[in-house]
Amino acid sequence: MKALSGRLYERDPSVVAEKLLGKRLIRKLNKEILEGIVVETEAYYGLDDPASRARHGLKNYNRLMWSEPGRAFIYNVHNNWMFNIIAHEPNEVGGVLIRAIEPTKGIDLMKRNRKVENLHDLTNGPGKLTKALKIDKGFNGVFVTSEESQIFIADNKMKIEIGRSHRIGVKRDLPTDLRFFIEGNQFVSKAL
DNA sequence: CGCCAGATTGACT
DNA sequence: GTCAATCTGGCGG
Repeated sequence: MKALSGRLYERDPSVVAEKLLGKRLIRKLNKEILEGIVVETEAYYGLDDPASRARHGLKNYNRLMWSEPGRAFIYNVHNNWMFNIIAHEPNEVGGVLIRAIEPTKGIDLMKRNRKVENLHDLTNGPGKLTKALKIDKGFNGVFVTSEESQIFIADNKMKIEIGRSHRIGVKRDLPTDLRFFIEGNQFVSKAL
């Protein structure tokens, strides 16, 4: 298992959001491995994106949106941690929100972390998966391109069909479809 | 400093 | 379907 390099994230957020589908998200927790397949993502941009954390310009709390592609950007919404990976072309701003994963390893521990038994309810939402994988603000800024980070993305040979839709839960969305998911997968947050 | 909104979730009128 | 919990940061709504 090898973390994918930062080059993957040096592209437009939409391209990265699509490329992350089917990849493995790996979380080392003490001696245990928690792992899942990325099945749903959303792309966020900079000042021109009314739903982006970067929309108000560079602030201390959102400065990671301007930083090196491949870093984690984590922040809180309604008491839930959102896990994003910074992704943009040089001198641009943007990131990708991981909205859902399909659990593959460490499922019992995920169930304990979430305090739920139902497999399909374990990681089918952005706040759910961070709780299952014990990801919080402490990981803000780490590089998911390094296995040392204890959170990283690895490749996966998988044939998938990709679906698109508007972003979920945002007040003001852009006219483009910026949510990507694996068609037919049972672990996406919402069937539309 | 107080109030409000938000890339959500879970419980329930 | 409706709605409140509860954290973080913006802004003076």
